[in-house]
Amino acid sequence: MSTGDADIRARLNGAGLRPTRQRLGLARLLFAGPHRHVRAEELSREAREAGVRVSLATVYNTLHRFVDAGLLRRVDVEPGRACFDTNLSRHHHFYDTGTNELIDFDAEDVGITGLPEVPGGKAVERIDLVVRLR
Amino acid sequence: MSTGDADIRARLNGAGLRPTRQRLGLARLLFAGPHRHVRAEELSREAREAGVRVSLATVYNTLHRFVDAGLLRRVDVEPGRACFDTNLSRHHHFYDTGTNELIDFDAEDVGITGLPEVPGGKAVERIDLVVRLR
DNA sequence: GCGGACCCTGGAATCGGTCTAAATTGTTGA
DNA sequence: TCAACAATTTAGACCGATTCCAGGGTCCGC
Repeated sequence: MSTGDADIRARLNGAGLRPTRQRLGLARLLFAGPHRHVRAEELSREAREAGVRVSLATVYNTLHRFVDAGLLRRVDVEPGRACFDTNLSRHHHFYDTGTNELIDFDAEDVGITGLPEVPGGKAVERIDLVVRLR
Repeated sequence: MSTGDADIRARLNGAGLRPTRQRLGLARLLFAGPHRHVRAEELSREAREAGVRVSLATVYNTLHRFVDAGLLRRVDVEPGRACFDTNLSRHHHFYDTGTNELIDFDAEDVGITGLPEVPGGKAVERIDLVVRLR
């Protein structure tokens, strides 16, 4: 599991991102341990609790950089707020409308048939499947 | 097509919503003509242009009431703003990430297989499929 | 027509997120 | 090594979308 400090540095470097104190701290929180779904405000709080001094603006900044660099994936299911997913493998989500909780499931076994032709010469970027639970 | 005035009144009544001037005006804009995707700010502008005097707060209020009453469906694909869909039939969406445009397609022909078991005794409320285009 | 419940309203407040300009820090080449 | 420059961080102002609030208006049954 690439959660070691050297691994994280390497990952940042590989993505062309300078390994600053803030990025290292946030990356540690994000990538140490199992996959997770996290929002900016929440990560900011965790950083504070972990003694990583980092402004909220930088948390947003970093999350976006990580998404651009392919280290994170953004999930939009909840209105009005973005969620970031450390799971980069092909997968979909259960979404509990009561608790706002997201649960991943592997996309490998899922088959989707009968999709209509894509309109107007566009290319499919991704297919998002959200199974809403209540 | 239920776009007549009497139809609209009946629909509001059937949903337990008082047919106020504002609701009638907004419902007319929403339900006359083909299905559409609309945001609050946009509907507010249309109302103004159509001579329907209604505050922005009421537009939001009304949209939510309509969703609760099953007259509208809310679509969450764009971060930071809600979109309301007058198409209530089973369908999914193409989402053009460039233009933010939504295009419906019928869910009847679409088959989804291999979904995992639903966690923790929850019930499936709906399955949302979003084909992201670029 | 009367009264009370339901609605509407403007304006303030909130919320998640972005922008800005100045200060700091990482990196590079002599 | 160190100066110099570019990338990054920061506090705080700002933003658009949405909700809240308290006062006044409207609809409906009687």
